[in-house]
Amino acid sequence: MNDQQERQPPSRRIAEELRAAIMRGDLGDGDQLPSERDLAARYATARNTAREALGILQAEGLAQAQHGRGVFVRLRRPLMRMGRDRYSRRARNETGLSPFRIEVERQGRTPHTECRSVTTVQPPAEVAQRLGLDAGQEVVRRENWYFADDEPMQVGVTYIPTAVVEGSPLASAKKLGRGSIYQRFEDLGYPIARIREEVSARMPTPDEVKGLSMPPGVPVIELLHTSLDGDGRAFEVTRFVMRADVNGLDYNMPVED
Amino acid sequence: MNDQQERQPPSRRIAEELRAAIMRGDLGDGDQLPSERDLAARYATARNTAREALGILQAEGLAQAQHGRGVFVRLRRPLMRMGRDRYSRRARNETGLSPFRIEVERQGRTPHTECRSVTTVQPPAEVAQRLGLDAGQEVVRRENWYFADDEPMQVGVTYIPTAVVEGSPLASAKKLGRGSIYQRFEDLGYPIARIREEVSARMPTPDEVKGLSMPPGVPVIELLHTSLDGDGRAFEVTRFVMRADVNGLDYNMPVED
DNA sequence: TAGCGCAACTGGCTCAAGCCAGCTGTTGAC
DNA sequence: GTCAACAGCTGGCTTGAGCCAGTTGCGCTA
Repeated sequence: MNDQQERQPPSRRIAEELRAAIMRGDLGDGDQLPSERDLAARYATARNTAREALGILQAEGLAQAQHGRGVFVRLRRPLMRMGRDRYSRRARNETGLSPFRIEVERQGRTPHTECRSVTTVQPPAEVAQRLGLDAGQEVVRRENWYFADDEPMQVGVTYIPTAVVEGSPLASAKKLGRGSIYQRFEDLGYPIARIREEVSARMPTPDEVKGLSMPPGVPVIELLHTSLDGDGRAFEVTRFVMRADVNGLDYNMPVED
Repeated sequence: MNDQQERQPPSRRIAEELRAAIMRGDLGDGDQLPSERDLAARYATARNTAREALGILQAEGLAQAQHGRGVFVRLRRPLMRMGRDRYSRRARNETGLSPFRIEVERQGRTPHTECRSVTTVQPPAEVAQRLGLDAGQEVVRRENWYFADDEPMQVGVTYIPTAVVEGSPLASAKKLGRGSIYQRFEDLGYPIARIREEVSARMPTPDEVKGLSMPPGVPVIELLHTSLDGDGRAFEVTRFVMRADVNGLDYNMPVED
């Protein structure tokens, strides 16, 4: 074991020692790590090497650098959960259909939702395919942002074929922009018979790094949600993108049918 | 826009141009990127700077370095899906309870499963909490690996309280190591009444990078699966860890109850 | 012909130095 | 008392050099 440690390149070794300190609790959430120059001196290496070590911790999501200030421990813990209500008929009758709920776990965090835009666009290929649309058919696009303490946590982009919305009370952009879109579907007499969800994770795009003001090096979870009607036809697709460090997805559903 | 590009540091600019080439399709999956020394000469920068640029692409999961060979484009697309059968009573009666299925999407990929170990251990805190166990109570631990073309794709570690297994046909390690554990529970008369799943994503630990032979910089999806009996008591917890670049989670379930 | 060994490539990692840019607390002028 | 300027910290990024360690293909030898 020790042998293995010795064999490691200095940058990895420094990173490992810092990681161990964090795991032991010697360094807690928000604590400042030694500076690059400090580490370099302490381990008798070049500043670049110390810098590399801190870079490793950042890539692991354990630390976050702030230009001009320092590098700080950043423990990932879920601040927010997005989950699914259990699909019992009772729950549906009582509360209406609300497939998603967002809970803010940390005390004092105030959640809020903001609809940034409702427009008509050509859907991305991925969405068109899931909605079974031919090329050229347009969709209504609704972009929703979820905040906790004014910190952006999640984006949801909903796509609905114009054919579904046309001539309905949902046709008004103002109406579409307000409240739970799933409740709207219920009102509209569009019962959701089945839901298909695909979850994946990836590194954020540069835009997402900016938009979610997240540290680079932390992945995002992408959830592609498709609502199907009784005939198995998809009539709505929503792509949720959320920071993987602050969110957990929480499913709790009965096995019985 | 151009202005903004000019302002970028060289490493970012090089990374951006390579990224654009990949997005345009000039560089396809598996294609070799220019070498560090080549890029450095082409952009008249230090090799370190070119190296940094390639590092950015790797962190984004767009490329993967192979020591001594080169850096190669690596487009992320799901090769494998892990999903859930629909929970209709019919499906259960016909096929037995098999909550998970793994599909290999790409032609020619041959999947196989391997049980690496069945041992008795102290459960991790996270697991003990979910199983409602007191400190000191032991669990049976079963470690399962999932491969496609002998490439490790996913690990599943199942924890079952010894009390559940004791005196049952499952007590034999050999029995526990074979086949679907969910089928075993069915046989055992342990009906799964409810399933709770928590999905999150994070950067892999160094061990996972090695074990899943994955490129650093690509996140893993972690799925914590808890089986509950009719009384809401948890009797099994499985932690799945899978490469986020090769897996999609695919849920398809009825809303009706 | 089979196989060994070497040369020429690849990335991995480090060094020591330097300049730039952001943050913060101190100091001093008004 | 206010506020602007500055010094001294922080990380961001680059340079150009060097050594090490995998990989691969070529050519020579047995």
